[in-house]
Amino acid sequence: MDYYYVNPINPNYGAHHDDDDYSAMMSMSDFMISDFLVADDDAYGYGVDDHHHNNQESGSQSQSTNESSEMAAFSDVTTTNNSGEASSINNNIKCKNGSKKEVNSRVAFRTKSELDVMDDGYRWRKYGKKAVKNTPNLRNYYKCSSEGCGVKKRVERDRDDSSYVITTYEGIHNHASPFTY
DNA sequence: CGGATTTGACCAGCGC
DNA sequence: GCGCTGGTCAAATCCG
Repeated sequence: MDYYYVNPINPNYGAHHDDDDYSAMMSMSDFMISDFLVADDDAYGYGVDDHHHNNQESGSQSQSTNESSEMAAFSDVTTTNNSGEASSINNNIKCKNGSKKEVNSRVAFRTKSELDVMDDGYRWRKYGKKAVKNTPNLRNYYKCSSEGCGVKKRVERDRDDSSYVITTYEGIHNHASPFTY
């Protein structure tokens, strides 16, 4: 599965839509998003060989860290737009509509970091770990530890560049971040 | 002692 | 139907 580079500009950076975890994520993370990556609905398709990382660490580095992140946004939603930017971004790109099961919203990004876990402002409880095929690395499963909030995320290292961490968020927080910026 | 993590078992979906 | 694979559960364990 290929990633599609997209305009790195996020017009709504830091905006606070209530039910939009996309913007929530943007606002809670310090680092700059340097590149978006958009995959169509097979989020796990990078078993297919490809050159999915042209690591152009474009000049926009974070001010405090040297992390660079790429963002893959894939909302499997067909028509159920889950509000706002994420879906609109997808509309701009390739959006293989339909067919797959509908997931509320799924956003992934790839971050150059030595830490497996990054503090994104929410509290996560780890509930599983799995070795996935075609990857020497393990995938970790986290759930938002807030009651009634079923947001999940997975964290795994890039298959062939283990200095990158791929974080996939799934779902929408029904509460504010414990830390409000 | 309470909450988080670990880890193997279990389950569901899919392809053959 | 079976086996493979990814995702989740939950009991045991860890750790503050």
